[in-house]
Formats: sequence, C-alpha cells, structure tokens
Amino acid sequence: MKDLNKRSKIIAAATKVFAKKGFFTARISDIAKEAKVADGTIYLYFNNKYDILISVFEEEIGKIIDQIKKILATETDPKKMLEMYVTRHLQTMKKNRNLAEVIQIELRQTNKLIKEYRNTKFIEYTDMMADIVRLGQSQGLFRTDIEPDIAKRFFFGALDEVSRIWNTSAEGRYSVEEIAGQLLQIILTGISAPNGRLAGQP
Amino acid sequence: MKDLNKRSKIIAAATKVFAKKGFFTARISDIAKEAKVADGTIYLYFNNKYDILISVFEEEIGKIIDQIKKILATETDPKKMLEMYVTRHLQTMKKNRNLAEVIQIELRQTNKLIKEYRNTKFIEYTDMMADIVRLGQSQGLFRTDIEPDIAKRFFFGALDEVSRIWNTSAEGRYSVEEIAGQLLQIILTGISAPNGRLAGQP
Amino acid sequence: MKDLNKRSKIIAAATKVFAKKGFFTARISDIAKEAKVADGTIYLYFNNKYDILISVFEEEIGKIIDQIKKILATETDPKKMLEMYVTRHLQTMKKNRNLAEVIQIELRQTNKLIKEYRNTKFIEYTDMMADIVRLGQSQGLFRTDIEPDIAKRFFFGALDEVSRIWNTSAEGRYSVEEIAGQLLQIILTGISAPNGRLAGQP
Amino acid sequence: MKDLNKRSKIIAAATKVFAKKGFFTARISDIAKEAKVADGTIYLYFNNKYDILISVFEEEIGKIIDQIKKILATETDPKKMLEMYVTRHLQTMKKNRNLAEVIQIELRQTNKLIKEYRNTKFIEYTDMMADIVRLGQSQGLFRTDIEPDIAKRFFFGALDEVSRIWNTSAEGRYSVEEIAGQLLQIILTGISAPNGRLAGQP
DNA sequence: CATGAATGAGGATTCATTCAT
DNA sequence: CATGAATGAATCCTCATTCAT
Repeated sequence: MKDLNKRSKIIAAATKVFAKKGFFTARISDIAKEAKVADGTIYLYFNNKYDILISVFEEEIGKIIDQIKKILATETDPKKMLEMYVTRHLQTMKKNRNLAEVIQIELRQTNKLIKEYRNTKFIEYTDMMADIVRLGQSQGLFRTDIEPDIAKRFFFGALDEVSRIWNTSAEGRYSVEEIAGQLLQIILTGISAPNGRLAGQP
Repeated sequence: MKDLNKRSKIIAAATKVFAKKGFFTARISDIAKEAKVADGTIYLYFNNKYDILISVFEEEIGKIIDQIKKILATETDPKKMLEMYVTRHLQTMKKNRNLAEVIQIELRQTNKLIKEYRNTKFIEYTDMMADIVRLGQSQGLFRTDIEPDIAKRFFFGALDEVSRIWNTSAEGRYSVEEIAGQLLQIILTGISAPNGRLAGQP
Repeated sequence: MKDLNKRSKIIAAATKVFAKKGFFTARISDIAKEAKVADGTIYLYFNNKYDILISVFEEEIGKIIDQIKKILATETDPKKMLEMYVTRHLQTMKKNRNLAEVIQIELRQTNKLIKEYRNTKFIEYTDMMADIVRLGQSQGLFRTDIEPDIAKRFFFGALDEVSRIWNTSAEGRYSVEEIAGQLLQIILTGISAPNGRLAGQP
Repeated sequence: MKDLNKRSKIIAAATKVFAKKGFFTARISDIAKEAKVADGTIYLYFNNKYDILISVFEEEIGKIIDQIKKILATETDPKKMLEMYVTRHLQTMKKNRNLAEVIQIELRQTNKLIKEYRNTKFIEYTDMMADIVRLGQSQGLFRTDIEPDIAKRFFFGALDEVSRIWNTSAEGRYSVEEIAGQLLQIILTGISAPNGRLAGQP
C-alpha cells in the first residue's frame, strides 16, 4: 500500500476514463485496463468507485490551488491577480482536457451520491477568486456593488463552460490566449470601478 | 388528449426525480411512482431512459426558447435584450429549480451516452445570445473584439453556475433580482463598446 | 409480488440447493435454475441470500411446529407426547432430508452472519420439548433432578445428529422406526422417575 | 522447531477466528493478523483454507482422543468409562469454547467442500463411545437392544448441542458439573440393563 | 523462510426493459 | 392503453492465492 507511483497511475487512468465515458458509464475494469493493473489492485488504493472520483478531483484541484497560490504570492495588483487566475485555469484545462470533464462530473453528480461529502477543495479554489475581488474592492479598483460570493460563481461558471470548448469538437479553433483575453476583457471591464481605467487601455 | 396529459405527468415526474437523484441514480420505477403510473406505461410514451432525459430537456428548453423569443420580439435594443434574456433565464431556473439541475446533467452527461445526439435545442438557445451580441456589435454598442461564440458560452456558463445557488443550500439568501442585477452589471459593462454608455448609467 | 406458488417453488429449490452445497457454496443462480426462474426473480420474493435461508428455516420449522402442536393436543400423557415429538421429528427429517441439512446450517452459521437475528421459531420448537418435560415432572412421571432447559438441548442434539444418518451414506440401513425406538428407549428410561414404570415395560 | 511453533500459532489463531466468524466469513488475512504473520506465510504451512480447517479439527480432536484414551486405559467399568468420556468432552469444550464451534462447522460444512475427505479422526472419536457401549453390553451392564452405532451418534449429538450453551449467551449459568451430571443421569439410566443398578444408586 | 502487494476469478445484486394479462 | 411480474445482462467488489523481493 505504499507504491505512490501506482496510485498516480490509477488516478491518471481514472481521469482519462471518467472524462471519456463519464463516471457512471465508466467501469472499474476500464480504469484498471487503462492503468495496466488488475481490477483488484485499484481497491488497494481506493475504497470504492466514488473514492476514486473524489480523489481524482481533490488531487487535481489541489495541484491547481497550489500553483495559483504560488503565482498569486508574487503579485499584489488585484487586476493582475485575476488575470493570472483566469489564464492559469484555462491553461491547465487546455493541457489536461480530461480534468475539465472530471470537474464537471464531480460538481454536478457526486453530491447526489454522497450527501455527506463537503467539497472543501473546490470551495477553497473558488474562494480564492472571491478574495481577489474583495482585495480589489478594498483598494477602490473593483466595483463595490458586486458581491464577491456571487462574482466567484459567475466567473467560475464562465471559465468552466468555456473550458468545454476544447472537449467538444465544435469551436475548437480558439487558443487559450484568445479565450483568456476575451474573458478577461469582459471580466475586468465589467468589474472595474466606474471611473477606474480599463485594463490594457490608457 | 389523455395521452398528452399522461406524457406530461411523466415528464414532470422525471424532471423532479432526475433533479433529485441525478440521471444515473434515478430509477424508472422512481419516475413511475412519482407519476403514479406503472413502470411499463412509461415505455408507451418513451423509447428508453435516455429518451426521457432528452425529452425533458428539449421540452423545457423549448418552452424557454419560445418565451424568450416572444419577449425579444418586442425589443430592439441589444442591451435590453441581453437584460431580458438573463433575467428570464434566472427567473425560470429559480421557479423550477429541478430544471436547472436537469440541464446541468444533460449537458455534461448525455453526450457520453448517445454520441449521435446533437443537442440542437440547446444550441438554438445559446445561439440566441450570440445573435444578440452580434446585433449589438453591428450597432456599435458592443465591443467588436469579443467573439460572439465565446461570449455566449461565457454568459451561459455564468448563468448556469449561478443557478446552482438555489439548489445548494449555501448562499441561498440572494434573490433573483440581486443576482440578475449583478450579473448584468458585469456583463453589460464588460461587453459595452469602450465609449458607449454603461447600462443604467447616464 | 403475490405469486405464492412461485415463492414456494423458490423455497423448495433453495432447500434442495442449500442442503446439497451448503449455504455459502450455493449460488443464487443455482437456486434460480433449480426453481426455473430468473436470478432476478428471487429478489422479488426475498431481500437477499440470508433472507432465503432464514425463510426456508422458519417456514419449515413452522410447519413442524404446527404439526406437532396439533398432534400433542390430542394427548395428555407426557411420555406419549415425548414419543410423538421424537417420532414426528425423525419422520419429517427422513422424508425431507434436505431440511435436516438446512437446519444444521442455519443453527450453526446464520448467527455469525446476522447477529441481530433471534431465532424465535427454533426456540419455540425446542421449548415445546422443555414444556413436555416440565409437565411430566409435575405429574411425578419424570425425574425432577433434570433441568428441562438442559434436557431440551440434550434431546434436540441427539435427534439432530441422528438425522444426519440419512444424509451421510454411512449407516443408512436404519429405519425411522428403529432409530426412533432406540432413542425413545434411552430417553424415556433415562428421564423417568426412578420408581416409575419404564415405557413399554409392565 | 521454529516451524512447529509458527504452525501452532496459526492453528490457534485459526481456531479463534473460525469460531468467531465461521469458516466462510473468516478471511485468511484475519487468521494471519491474529497469528501475527503475513498472509503468505500461512501458505508455507497449509495448502489452502480448507486445509487449515481440517488441520485445526484433526489436531484438536487428536488431542482429545489421546487424552481420553489415556484416561480410559485406567478404567475397566464401562459405566465409569462413559462417565469419563462425557465429562472430559464437556470439560474440554468448556475450556476451549472455540473448539466446540469449529467442530460444529467442520462436521456440517467441510463434507460439502471436499467430497473426498473422510473424517477419520472424528469417526475414531465417536467410535470410542460405540466401543464402550459394546463393552458394557458384553458385560451385561448395558441394554443389548441398543445399537452401539446409533447410541454413539445419539450421545455425541447430545454432547455437541449441549456444548453450544457456553457459546450462546443464553443459559450460560450451568456449570460443566451440572450439565455433565444431568446428561449422565439420562444416558446411564437410559442405557443400563433393565435389572442393572442405576449409576449412583445403591 | 517470510513478506505483502498484486492478481483476477467469481457472485450477489440491481434495474432497464419486455410482454402476457 | 395500462399494468407490474418476470427477466437476465451487467458490474462492483471481495478475497484466496501467488510470487518477486
């Protein structure tokens, strides 16, 4: 029960399989085959199928949280911070398309399965955005008539849905930079204090 | 007439059950019980379980499309149109919380199940938003550096995620008006042409 | 869920299969095949595998209890009653060899599986014997230095083990009458009050 | 030497675990944990799970046989011999409650698993009782109308079932002496030649 | 000899779907 | 049209056994 490498292999395989088939239609044997281990081996590392899903989710979200935290630590301008957050999120999702899918599944399905599961990692992740908004508001850069807890959902929803572009064949032509740029245009302009300067505009 | 009535009862029951338990954990017998018909009766009106999901989705989205089309027909100002769209969407979802859930499930899961299913109703629905954006751009009211096909996803994602507020106990304190108002602030400000006037501002 | 006939068929099949293979090595599909129903049908009548075992047990023991109660009602002499009990038990087990096996399995295994299951039927069955012993004691026919609750176990154990004769090929040559006769010799002589007359002896 | 020690540890652990959980619900890992060895180690000393059960059984029954043989060698009176047998059996079962359980399991289950297994040890054990009966009959002390091969089953069944008293919480109040005494009353009285003297009676 | 991670066959159970009534 | 008992394919998970270290 100590082979971390094997655990990672299973997580990676599960991410791929869940993304491709969805949580419910994915079979344990699919994951096992993808990870090149026996079915039973999976249960040496995870309690059950749901546990795999949650683990995939938490592990991956955890990584993003760590990355973004590190990046944000180097910056003090809320606008730049928002930019970094958005860009990083989209980059990660583009790089790991399956992850975007798994997040979607997780957020919309697991709560039906395991009522007691409180998705603290996800809350932590979106709360980072709410904090940036609050910071900007306190500095007079962002409108104060925007509720940070609504904004965070708004922004996350937008990011999440936009990420689906890379997974559905349609509209796959846009690059991360394009999309991030456009999203930021709208977000930053939309959230800036009325008399503040718009990002990228003199 | 009797048939249509029974079909509607099943659709309503399915919406409720899918919303509560999710598509996969919902059982046909749950829907049958909710609709007060026998399990077998359901198969007189639908081909299979997926067919019910798609029917629920298309029927409900169809209604919204019709409603919004009617409303939009009375208006020519793209900003007002966007406002109407957003408000109407949120109102509908607030009124019928289950619907919001089913939409979420449908969009993220069905495509895994039935590859051949092209969700034309949904595309039609979001394309209406893209059209409004295009209209605004042609009138010089909206920024032209925003790609309408990205904007529609961005806006829909934001609306969809925000709708989850009413289904998760957390943050249930916000009213439709508040949320719609804040969303519109960001959207309209964000999308307006730089020298255009902000909505609600002289 | 009302076809009592089908339920009986499954009970009969289960009795046979459990007797032949033992509870744990018996597969649900074996029972289904034996009963000529689909595997799933079994779950329309029973909650799970253990439930089948318990049902078989209680149903069959219940029948014996009813039979013996009826017989005992016609008799007042405790010695004759004991004779009837013993003979009836052995006859039933001889006729339905599988039942003897299932009782053995049930008594020695189920309590490991379902702690909360109180085998009231079985207790009722053996308590009938304790009651006969008490009756005989009160009439001065049976020794009073014998504890009825120990005697009932003693007698049941003897009957039960002796029943195995018909299921193991060895010693299959003895008839019910022979065995019942010998058992009764020992039991009645053993339990009679020292100065009472032995059964069948002047 | 070291090997034998480890083998004994496993036997002891298995006895405990089988008694507690039953053969089928017991896991090899349970036994390994109880014996404080690795799962794989068990397979250095036993061929498979059944082999453990049989070994436990034969080893323990073997010990009892040896003990009883030794005791019986000192005695010539069949009545006393029967008394010794019964008392010794109950004492052993009381001291090692788990053993009583394992015997019950073994006798009722293993024959379903391994058809080819002839339980010679057990036969040897009960045949000792048949031999005592025969001896008593030849000396005119025991009734000759009792078949020794039926009597041995009868007596063993009674002993075995009575032993369950210590394992089920109910009726745990009886001591070995009490139970052995009562059993012997019945057995000896029941088996004595009609004009012979009853045990413990002048 | 000892370990325990890995294996993979096996089986109880569920539930969408059918069809005789 | 409506019913709901019956079907049986499908799958998660367990655990005895193996074998590389």
